[in-house]
Amino acid sequence: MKRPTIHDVAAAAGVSRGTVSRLLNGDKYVSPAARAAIERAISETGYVVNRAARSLVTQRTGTVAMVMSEPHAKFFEDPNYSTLTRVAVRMLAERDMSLVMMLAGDEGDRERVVRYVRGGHADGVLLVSTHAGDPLVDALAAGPPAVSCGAVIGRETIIPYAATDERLGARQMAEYLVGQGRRRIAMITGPMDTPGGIQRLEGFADVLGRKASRKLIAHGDWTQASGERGMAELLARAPDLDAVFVASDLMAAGALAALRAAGRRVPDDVAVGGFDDSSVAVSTHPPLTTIRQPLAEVAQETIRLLLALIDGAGHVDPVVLPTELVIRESA
Amino acid sequence: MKRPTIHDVAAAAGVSRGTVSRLLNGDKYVSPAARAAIERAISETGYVVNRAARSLVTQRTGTVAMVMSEPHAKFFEDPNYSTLTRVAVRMLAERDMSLVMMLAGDEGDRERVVRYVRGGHADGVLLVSTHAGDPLVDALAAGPPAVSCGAVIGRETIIPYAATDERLGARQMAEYLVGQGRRRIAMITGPMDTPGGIQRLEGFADVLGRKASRKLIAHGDWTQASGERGMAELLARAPDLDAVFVASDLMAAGALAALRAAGRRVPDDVAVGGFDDSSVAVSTHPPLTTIRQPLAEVAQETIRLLLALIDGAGHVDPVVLPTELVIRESA
DNA sequence: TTGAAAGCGCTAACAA
DNA sequence: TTGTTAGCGCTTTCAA
Repeated sequence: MKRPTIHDVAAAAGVSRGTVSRLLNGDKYVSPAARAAIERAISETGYVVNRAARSLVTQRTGTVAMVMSEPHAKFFEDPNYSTLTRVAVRMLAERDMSLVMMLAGDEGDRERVVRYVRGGHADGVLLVSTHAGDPLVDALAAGPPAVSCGAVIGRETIIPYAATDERLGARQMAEYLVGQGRRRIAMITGPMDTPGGIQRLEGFADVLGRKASRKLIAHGDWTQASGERGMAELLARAPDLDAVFVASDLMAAGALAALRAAGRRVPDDVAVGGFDDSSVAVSTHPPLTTIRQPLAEVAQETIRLLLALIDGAGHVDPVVLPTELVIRESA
Repeated sequence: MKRPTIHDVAAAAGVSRGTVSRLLNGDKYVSPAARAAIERAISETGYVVNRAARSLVTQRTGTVAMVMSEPHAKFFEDPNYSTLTRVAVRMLAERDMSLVMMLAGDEGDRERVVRYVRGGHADGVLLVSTHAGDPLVDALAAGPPAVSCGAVIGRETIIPYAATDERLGARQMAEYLVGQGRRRIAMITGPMDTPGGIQRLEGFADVLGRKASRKLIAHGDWTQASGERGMAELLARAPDLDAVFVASDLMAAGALAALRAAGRRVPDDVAVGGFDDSSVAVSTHPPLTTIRQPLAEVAQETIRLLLALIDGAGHVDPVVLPTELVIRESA
């Protein structure tokens, strides 16, 4: 048996298709009697609206495209993705909208995304971990509203976003380390083309001032191996360091291994501070003192911005949420 | 300016809409001349097919719904999700199909999924980490094809799936521990309503036989905390144990902490084997000897099964792929 | 090999 | 407050 259409519902309720449509779309001009009859007819027939048909006439799709860049190895771990996905799906579902996933890895992917979005298949775009200078951003400019979870470097004024106050988080950690009496504080940063890479270093420098010398800074790529390498490098350059702020927990786990290999005790000889408060933070030995980000709130705000734009808001302001220091044993 | 339609392309190419449509759909009856003219017209106008319109007539949506249950805390970590998502998006994109994400957490979610799918909005359903006895499975039975990434307990013959050979993996670990000369081998399992929980225990029991006494088995819920608790419990019940197989790396990290607290050296006093080969496995101290699952292949096979079914295959066989022992330092 | 034309199911403008 | 009706853009017979 075929799926019932609005026509079947109208027939069963003894009204016209137009009236059923009005009810479906929350129009106020529907009499109580008609309403009751239609609602009964809907549940009797098991009617479900055909989105394709609706979309054909409304020019809306009820769809948001989540576009994931896939940079660094971080992707595989990143709780951002799962949290954001869940929050997005949930919030969209409340409005009967759906989330479609797209990858923007290579040129082919990107072209597909542009075709899809410009082809009118999405009412909005949700960017995630977009690279600085990603051509996709400008290619998308002419289409439906787009927002980013986390700022898009260099496009902060063009793409609205919600994000963690990374710089604040880095400051919190740096201040904590200083407060613990540490004198020679080093840092291992993330990639310098990501907000986390840049801003966590900025926050660190805010606090350390000129003590944050080049000698005490190493760069990683979010992987554990890079944390290990970075730490070894720092140890070679500044053997007298007594603390290190590592821009991610995973890299911090690598740093811990390098310190252990060098025979340094943590936190006695060297204090180690992480960032993210990920699952890794509690599985290392010792567990990491780190910075927690309000991931769920950031996700929520991101979607809120996008929905506002889809609803016609001409402009929305970025949202930046505070981080929190989590003290464990490594510092 | 409005988006060009098939009509504009037809006009620009000097043919009828029907001919353009035939070309678009790979019909063979299109003359080379017409083909060339149409292709030029398409690129000149920047035409993109309107899926809603197409879908209205074909009754196909070009969409697969990925339905995620969200059980245990494991979700947040699970590399399954990210790998599966990427693979699915990529494979579907090749056929110009898209992946929409749905949550099946509570009753409301589930109802929404059923409405969506039975409402004809998806050509196929991809189930992930579905609970044993989840009513969703039967509710979906009447709709479009569904497959699962990982077996659905109790519905193995109804929902085709691709999965890791969990039982084999557990056997590999158990055999390795025995081969290392361990005599009193304990196990911390996952939840006993998940394939990983059940089958990893079965594999363990396959090898240990009656040595796998109840006394040596503790149950966890995939969280690190549960691994720690489980280990403490085992240590209390069987202080003489000299090895433990923990059903996930994250739980194994917890077990490591409990062993450390109890003053046991790893692997000297107690060998620890994990499962998953996740990022946690290399961040613990010592790094975990564990079991690697071919996640990408499993994902790929899952999608292959689904596509076959969507293409009309009446029946497909489940696919089970082998695991691999990864030796590090914990055992 | 091609064109013409009939819908697919729905919304929204208009008339009643 | 309701019914009628004209499309939305596409595929797919059917005839030519």
